[in-house]
Amino acid sequence: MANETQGLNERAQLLLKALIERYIADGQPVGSRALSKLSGLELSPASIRNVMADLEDMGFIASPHTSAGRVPTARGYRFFVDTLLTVKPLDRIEINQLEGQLQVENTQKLVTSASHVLSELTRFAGVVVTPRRSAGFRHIEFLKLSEKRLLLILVTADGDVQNRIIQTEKSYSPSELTEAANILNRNYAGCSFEDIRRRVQAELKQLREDMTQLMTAALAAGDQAVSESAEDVVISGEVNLLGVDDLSSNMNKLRELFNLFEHRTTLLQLLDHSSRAQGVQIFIGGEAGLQPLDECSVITAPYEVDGKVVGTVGVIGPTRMAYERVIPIVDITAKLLSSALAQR
Amino acid sequence: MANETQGLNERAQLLLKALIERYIADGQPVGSRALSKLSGLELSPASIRNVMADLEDMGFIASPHTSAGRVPTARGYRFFVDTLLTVKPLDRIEINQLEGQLQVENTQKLVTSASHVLSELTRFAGVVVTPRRSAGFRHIEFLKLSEKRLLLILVTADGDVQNRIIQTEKSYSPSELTEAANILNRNYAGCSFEDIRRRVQAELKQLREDMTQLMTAALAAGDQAVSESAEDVVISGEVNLLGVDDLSSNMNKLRELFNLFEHRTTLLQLLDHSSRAQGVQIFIGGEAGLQPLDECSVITAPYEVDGKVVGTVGVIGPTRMAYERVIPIVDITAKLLSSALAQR
DNA sequence: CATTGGCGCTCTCGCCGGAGGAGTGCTGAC
DNA sequence: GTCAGCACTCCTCCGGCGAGAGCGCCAATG
Repeated sequence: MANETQGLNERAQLLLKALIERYIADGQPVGSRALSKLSGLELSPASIRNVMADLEDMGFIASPHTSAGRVPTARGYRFFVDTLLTVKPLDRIEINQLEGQLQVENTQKLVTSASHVLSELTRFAGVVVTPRRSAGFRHIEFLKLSEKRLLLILVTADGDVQNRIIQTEKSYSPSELTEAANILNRNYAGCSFEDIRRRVQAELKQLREDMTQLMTAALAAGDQAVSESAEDVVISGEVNLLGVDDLSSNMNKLRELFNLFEHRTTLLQLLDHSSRAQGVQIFIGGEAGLQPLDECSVITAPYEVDGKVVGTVGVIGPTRMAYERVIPIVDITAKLLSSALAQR
Repeated sequence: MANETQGLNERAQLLLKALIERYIADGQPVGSRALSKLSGLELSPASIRNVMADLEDMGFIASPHTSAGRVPTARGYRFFVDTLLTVKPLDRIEINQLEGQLQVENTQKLVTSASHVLSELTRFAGVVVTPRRSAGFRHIEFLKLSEKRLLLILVTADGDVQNRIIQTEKSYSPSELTEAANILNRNYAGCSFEDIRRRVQAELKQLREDMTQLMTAALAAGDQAVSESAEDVVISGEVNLLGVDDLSSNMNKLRELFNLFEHRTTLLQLLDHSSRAQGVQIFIGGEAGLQPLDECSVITAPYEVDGKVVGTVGVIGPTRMAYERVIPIVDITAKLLSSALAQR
C-alpha cells in the first residue's frame, strides 16, 4: 500500500487529477472517453469507467445525471488542492507587475489597491481585511469646534489619522486644551491606550479635576476610534462574479452571494478565522460554513507587520477556479502587502 | 384645442396614464381589454384600440410583438412624469423614520447612510455625490514621521480632517514645524487656499527661505487634499438591482450596469450635471447618454449648504419604477441631508 | 484477474408541430 | 365617433421524437 493515499491508488489519483483539471478548464462534465485520451495512461474508456465508479463511491466526483460525464465534488476539490495540485509560483515579471499596481501612499490606498489587484488578476472578487491598528498612539490634538464640542485628532503609531467629535460638560479654553494635549503627547507617546489608561489612573490625582475629565474623554474616544475602525473588509471586483457562468446561471445563488458581500461582519468572521492559521488557506464550497458560498471557494492568506498577523487578503470565486494560479497570487499579494506596510 | 397638450387630447392622456400605471404595477404588457376596464372611461376595447394605435404612432407606447399588449416607451415615461404624474408627498411619519436613519456623526457617515437609506426605501440603488468641500481651512498641524517625511493634518472649515504625507528636502526641527503651523493658523484660519496662496505670495518674503518651502508644500498638499477628495460617489444597494426582474432577465445589460458602477467617474459626470439644475431631475432610459442605463431611470436631487449646491443624491432603478414614490423620497432625502449638513 | 470491446439502457437537449390564448387591425353597422 | 365581430398573427406551452453522450454490465481475453 505504499502508493496509496486515503485509499486512492496512484492510477485513481492520476485520473482524478486529470478529470478535475479538465473540468476546471472547460466546465463540462468529463466522460470516460475524453478522460482516456487526455490522462496519458494507456487505458480504454471501459477501464476508466471502473475507476470513475470507485471515485464516485468515495465521494470525490459525481454525475449531474445518468449520462453526463462526472464533475468534482467539494471533497474532490479538497483532495485535489491538498495532495494533487502543483502550484507554479509566479515568475519575477508578474510579481513586479503586481507590485507596481500597489499604491503605497497610505494604508487606505494600499489596502484598496491590493484588493483591486487581486480581483483584476484573478477576475474574481478580491477581499482585504484592513490592518488591525497597533494600538499605540503618537500624537493627540484637541481642537475647539464650538463651546462644548471638541474635535479630537489622533495620530496612531502607524501614521494613520483618526478624528472624533466629543461633547464636553464644561467649556475649555484653548490653553487648557493645549496643555492637556501636551501632557499626553509628552508622557505617553508610543504607549497603547490600555497602558495609558492604567498609568493615568495612578498619576491622574495630581491633575486638576476638569483636566481629568478631558483626559478620560479623550482616552475613551481614542479607544473607540481604534476599536471601531479596527477591522473592516474591502471588497472589489464583485462584478467579475457576474461574468462567471458557474454562478451567474442561477440568479438566486448570485443574489445570496451579493447579499453576503453587503453583510461585512459575516464575511469578516470567516476571514478572521483564517488569520489564525499561517500561509494560504482554502475554503471549498460549504466548508466555510456559509450557505451562500456553497458554490464558491475562498482562498486567503494572512499578512503581517513585524512578524505579527494584522489582516487577511483573499479571493472569492467559484469552486471551479484555476487554483494553481489563484493560490500563488493570493500568497504573493499577502507578502507584498506585508513588506509595503513594513516600510511605513 | 384647450384640452390638448403636445397633440394629445384628454382621453388619450387618461388612457396613457392608466396604461403606464398598470404596467408599472405588474410589468405585463397592457391590452385594450384590460385598459377598458381599469381606465374608468366607458369605452369598449375596440375604441381603446384606436387610441392606442395613435399613441403608438406618436411613439409613446410600443408593442413587444404583434399580439402582446403595449408597453410604455422612454418617450411615454417622459410624458408621464412630466405632465401626468401626481406625486403624493411622504407623510410626516415616513419623513421622521427617514430622518432617524441618517447618521449625523460625521460627513462620511452622513453620506453613506443617506445612500443606504435611499436604497433601502426604494429597493433600488442609492447614490450620493459627496459634498464639495468648502475650501476654507481651520487648523493645520505638522507632525514629523521620520527625517524627511512629514504628516500634514488639515482640519477644514466644515470640521473634516484630512491628512497627507509630504516629503521635504531638508529636515525640520519640531519647533520649526510648530512655528510654521502657528503662522498659518494664526494668520490664515478661515481663508480658502487660494486666498492663502495669494496673500502668502506677498508676505512670504519676510520669512526664512526654508520656511517658505514648507509653507508652499503645505499649501500644495492642502490644495490637493481638497481637490482630490472633492468629489466621490457613494453607491449602495446595487444588490437590489439583481432582484429587479426587468434588469436581471438579461445578464449582459446587468453586467454593463455594474461595470458602470465601478467606473465612478462616468457616473459622477452624470450626477454632476444634475447638480446644476435645481430640484428633482429625472433621466429616463438613454436620456442620460449612457448606454448601460438605457433600461434604467435615474432620479436625482441636489443638496446644499448655505444655499450653495454641494452635491447630489439619487436613485438608479429600472425605467419601470414607481416614480410617484421614488421622486418624493429622493427629494426629501436631499432636503434632510442639506439640513443635517447645515448643523455641523 | 485486470483489461477491454460490445451492447443495451438512460438521460439530456434540440427540434418540430399543434393547441391554446391573448390581442390586434379592420370592417361594416348604428 | 363608437362598437361588435371576425380573421389574423404571434407567443407560449407541451408532447413526442431522434440524436448524442455516457454509463453499467458482461463476457471474452491474455
